[in-house]
Amino acid sequence: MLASVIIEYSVKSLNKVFDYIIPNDIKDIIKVGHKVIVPFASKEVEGFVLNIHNNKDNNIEYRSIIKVQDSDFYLNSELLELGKYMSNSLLCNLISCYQVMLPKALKASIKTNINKKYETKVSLNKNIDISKYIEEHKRRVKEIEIINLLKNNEILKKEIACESLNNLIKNNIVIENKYEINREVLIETEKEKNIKLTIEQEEAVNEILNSKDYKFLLYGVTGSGKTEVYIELIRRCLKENKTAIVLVPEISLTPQIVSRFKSVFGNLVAVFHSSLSEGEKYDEYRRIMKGEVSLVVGARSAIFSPLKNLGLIIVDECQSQTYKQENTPKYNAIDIAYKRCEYNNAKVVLGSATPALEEYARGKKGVLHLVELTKRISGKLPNIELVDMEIEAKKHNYIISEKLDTEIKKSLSKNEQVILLLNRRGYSTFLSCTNCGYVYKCPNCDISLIYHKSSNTYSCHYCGYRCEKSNICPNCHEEAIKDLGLGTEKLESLIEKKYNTKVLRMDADTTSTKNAHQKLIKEFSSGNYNILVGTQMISKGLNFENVSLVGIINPDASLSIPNFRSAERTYELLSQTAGRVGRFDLDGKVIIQTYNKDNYVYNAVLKNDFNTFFNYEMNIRKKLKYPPYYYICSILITSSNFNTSGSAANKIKKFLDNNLNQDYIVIGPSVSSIVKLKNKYRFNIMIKYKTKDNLYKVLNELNNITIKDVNIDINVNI
DNA sequence: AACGCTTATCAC
DNA sequence: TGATAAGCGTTC
Repeated sequence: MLASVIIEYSVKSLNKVFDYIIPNDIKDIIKVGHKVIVPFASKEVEGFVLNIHNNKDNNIEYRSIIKVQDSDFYLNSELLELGKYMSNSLLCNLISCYQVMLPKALKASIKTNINKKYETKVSLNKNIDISKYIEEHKRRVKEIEIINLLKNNEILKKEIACESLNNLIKNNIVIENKYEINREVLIETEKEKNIKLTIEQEEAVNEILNSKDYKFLLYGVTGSGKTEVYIELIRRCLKENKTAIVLVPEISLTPQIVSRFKSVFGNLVAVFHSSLSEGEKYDEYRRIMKGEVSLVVGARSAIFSPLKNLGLIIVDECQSQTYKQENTPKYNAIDIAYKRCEYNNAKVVLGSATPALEEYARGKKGVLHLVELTKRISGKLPNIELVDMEIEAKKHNYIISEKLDTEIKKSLSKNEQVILLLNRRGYSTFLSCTNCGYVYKCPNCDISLIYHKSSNTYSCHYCGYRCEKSNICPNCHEEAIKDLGLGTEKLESLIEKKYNTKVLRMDADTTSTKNAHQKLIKEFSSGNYNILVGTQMISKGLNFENVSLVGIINPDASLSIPNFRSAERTYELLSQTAGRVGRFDLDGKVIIQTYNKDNYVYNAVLKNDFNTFFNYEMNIRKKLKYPPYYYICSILITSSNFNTSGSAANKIKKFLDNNLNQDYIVIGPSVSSIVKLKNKYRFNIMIKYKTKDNLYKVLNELNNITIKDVNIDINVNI
C-alpha cells in the first residue's frame, strides 16, 4: 500500500504529492488526512496523507513513512476538499491552504514543538497487597499517612509531592497516572440578562430560519440589536444538535460580543483569541475535534474549525477587511463560509450596519437574501454635524473647531464622556527640515518616518524600522527638523492641556501588550477618563453608556487614500464611529471636521443615508468598471531592483495582452502607490473581468513563469 | 526548501 | 590551481 503525501514546504516545485510505502505496523492506523513524518531527500519532513492507493510505478524506488504523528488528529474530508478548492481558486500551493487551517501546533512542520499538557495523579497500586508493605514499614508514618489518603482517591501528584511519596512510587505501592489536560482559557463574562427579542428581531430570526435560501445579509443600523438575533439563531441551531461558527473582525476589538456568547452558551463555546498562546489554541482545537464544542467564536481563521454537523455560520461586521487574508493563501473567510455551508447544507448570515457595497448590491439583487433591522433599540439616531474646516482655519483653529470645542466643554461640564477619532497613530505624521525642506524617509521604504514621542524614536509604520530622534537634518546639517502633522499622541497631549483633563489614548501603540485592549476599555467605561482619543480601532463594537459626543478630527485623510474603496471605507468608518454615541439613554452628538464639506460621503453620513451613498457610489463603480460590476485581479511585481521590476511588469503585461481576449481589461503596469516597500520596488497590473474561465488558465500559466530576481504575486478577486 | 553536484570566477 | 561562489536539478 502506498500513501500520497503532500509535504510541508510551500514552493511551486513541490506543489504535488510524493508516494510512500505504508509499513506494516501502521497499516491499520493510517488514514487519509493524517499528519506523517517521511524521509525526503536527505531530511525528514512532515506532510499530510492525501490518498491511500495501490498504483505502484516500477520506475520509482519508494521509501517508507516513518510514523504517524498523532493518530487522533487528521484533516477531515471536508477540510481536505476545501484545501483543494482554495488552492485552485486562489492560485496557490495546496500545502499552504492546509497549513492556514490549523493552529501552529498542528501545522506540518518538523520544527514545531508544541505539546499536549499533562497532569500527573497518583493512586494506590491495586495489584499489590499493600497490607504487607504497611506491616513491614510501620515506622514510616508519613508514608502510611499517604497510603490512607489514597485509599479511595486519586490525588494530584503536585499536591502531596514529597520524598515519602517518591519512595512509595519507587516501591511500586503508589502508581502515577498521566492525564491529558486542557490549558484553561479564561474569558470574562457578564451575567446575561434575560433577553427578549423585539418584534423586528423576532421577524428577522424567523425569516432566516423559514427561508429555503442559505445566504443571508442581515442589514441592521448600528444599535439595532444584531447580536440578539445572532444569539437566537445559534440557540435554535444548537437545539437541532447542529453546530455554529461566529466570525468577528478581531477578537480584541469585540470583547463585549464574545463575552455575551460565552455567558449564554458557556462551555459549549470555544473562543479563538489572538492573545491565546499556541498551546491554548491547540487545546481549544482538540476540544472541537473531540466534539466537546458546539459554537466557535473567532477571527478569520476560525472559519476552518472542524466542527461536525455545521448548521450556521455568522459573519459579524461582514464588510471588515480583516476577513481577507493579506498573505498567501489570500482567502476571504466569507467565500470559505459559502463553501462550507454548501458542503454542510448550512446557512450563512452576514451581518452589518454598513455592508460592503458588493454585499449590499448582492442583497438587493437577491443573490444574498436581504433581512433588515431598521429600528435602533434606544430609538435614537445620533445627531451629526459637519464643520467646515476651511472657515475654521481662517480663525486659526486647525485641530479643534469652535463647534467641537463648545461641545467638548458641554459634555465635560455634565461629566459625560467624549470620543475623538483620529486615524493616524504616532506624534507627527511627517518630519521635515525647516531649513532645506528635507523630509525624513524610511531607508527601506518610500514612506515618511513618523515621530513617536513615548519612545522618542522615528519609526516606519510599514517595515518596523526605528531610529533615534535627531533634530539635525541629515541633508543640510542644521538643527531644524520639525515634526509636522497630527497623530494620536500629539492630539492626546494637546487635548490634555487644553481641557485640563485626563485623556486615554487607544491605538496600536497603547494596545500592543497582552490584554491591554480590554484594560483600556475598562478604564474608560469605569469613568476614570473623560476623553478617549483613538484610531479606527475605537470605531467598532464599543458600548459606553456615558458617551455623549464623538468628534472626528481628520476624515479627509482616509478619503484621499488611492484605492477605489476609499469612499466606502470612509463612509463605514464615520458611520460606525458615529454609532458609538446615543446607544443608551443619552442623546448623542457627532461632529465631523472636514475641508471637503460638499463631498457626497460626508453628506450621506450626515443624513445617516446609506442608500443615497450606495446609489451614488454604485454609479461611480459602474462608470469606472469596478466591483461589483467587474471583478478585479491585481498582480504585484516586486524586485530589489527598480528596473528589473519594471521590465518584468512590462513582460507580464505583454503576456496578458497576448493571451486574454477583449473581455478582459488589463490596466498598467503602474508603479505601486508605495513604490518601495521593505527594499523591494513594486509595480502593479490590474485585470478587470466578468468571468474567470479563460483568466484562470492564463494566470496558471503566468504562475509557472519564473523571471530571475522577480516575485510575481497574484491576488484574485480583491 | 534544502541538499548535493556541476560549473563559473578569481586571485595567485 | 585551488578555493569559493553561483547555478541547477532532485526529492516518492
